[in-house]
Amino acid sequence: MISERQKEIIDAAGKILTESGIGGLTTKKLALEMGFSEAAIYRHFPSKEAITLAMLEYLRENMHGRLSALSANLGVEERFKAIFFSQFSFFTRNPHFVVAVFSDGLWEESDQINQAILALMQTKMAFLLPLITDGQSNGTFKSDVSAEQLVHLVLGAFRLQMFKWRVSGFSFDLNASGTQLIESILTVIKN
Amino acid sequence: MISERQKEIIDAAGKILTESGIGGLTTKKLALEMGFSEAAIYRHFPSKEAITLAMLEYLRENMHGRLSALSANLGVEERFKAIFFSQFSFFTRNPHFVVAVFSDGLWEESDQINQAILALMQTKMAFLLPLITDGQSNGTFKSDVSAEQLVHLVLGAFRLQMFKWRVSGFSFDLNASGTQLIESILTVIKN
DNA sequence: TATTTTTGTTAGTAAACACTAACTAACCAA
DNA sequence: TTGGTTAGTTAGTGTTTACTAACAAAAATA
Repeated sequence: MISERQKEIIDAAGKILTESGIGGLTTKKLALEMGFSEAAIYRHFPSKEAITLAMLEYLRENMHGRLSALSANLGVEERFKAIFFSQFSFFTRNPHFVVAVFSDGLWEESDQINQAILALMQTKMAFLLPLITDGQSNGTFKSDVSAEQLVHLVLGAFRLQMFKWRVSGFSFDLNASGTQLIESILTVIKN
Repeated sequence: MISERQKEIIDAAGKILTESGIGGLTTKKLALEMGFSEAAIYRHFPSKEAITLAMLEYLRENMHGRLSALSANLGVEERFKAIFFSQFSFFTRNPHFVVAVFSDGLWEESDQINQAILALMQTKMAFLLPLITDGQSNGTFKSDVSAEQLVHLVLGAFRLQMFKWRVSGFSFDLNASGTQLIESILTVIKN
């Protein structure tokens, strides 16, 4: 488990990453954001890489927890919506973590970070793919395109939405336009 | 116009970016890749930022040229396919430019670079949006979802495809799986 | 109460960074 | 043949980077 301080540092790192990009995430800025010295950071993390890894791991666990908690008693379409509403709601409350969604740019020389990014994507896939497959079985979703391709369409649209939100400086209501996007997606993939 | 040497440097920069990420693009590596000294780079570009800008501008012009040259005599569906085949073909021949175009969110180094990235996206939009609108008018594409939302779906799927290709280490045939993706998209957005 | 652990401080480190100064050899036009 | 431009070299510059050593105060524990 991570401590309170570690969570604060992870938040600060996410904020800096989202605001200034990867080149902007330095130990100096991190210390400034935390309000204490650079050296103090190393009381809580062994390295800068460990901070990034902890951030990705935290986001994975957080998403897994949220999506696991969603009611399994609803129909396929309602569960589909619930997944994305949970995501849009989380990022509205934590815009500084948007960076994690298109964390492809974090890709560097560290294999560990690469694996953490893949684990994040796979966790989401693990919720979406069986749901789409169920929807195809019971006739809710189209079956003339494979479940994998449908997931690809949905995930791609979601990621692009998050990208646009960030580029706009979080200036529009993500919940509202996210709802519209989900409606459009459903219109297109439903039978 | 850019010189031969400038184009070589742009290619080298793209290669390093794709292999080592944004943090890996240093003047030292650039010089090593070019086979001459760091100082020589500054005979051809005033700064590292200028190299990145020139690369993005080159890619924008290249895409604009390719997509403008596509036959306007074809039907909406054929023109739609032609746009993406041109893109998949270009990146298959130039995989080292994938990162420059698709790991956008994490640059944030300068306003000029951000604007260049947005200009790239908008150039593509300028080809896709009127095409989709045409397709909706003549009944090829669905009209119960707005043209903007359809473009969003299509562009999101395309970008995610490019991301997966890079993450895989360019290990699958982009033209083949790209063709499949376009077929799936068409199945879903056609009337 | 005495001691150990925790969490912060200041003041550094070597390495890496983008970039520059001074110089040189090859080419090219007058 | 002279003189300027081009494109490369070596050897640096100051700055920033991630990270560390030595120390201090307070809190937890014995």
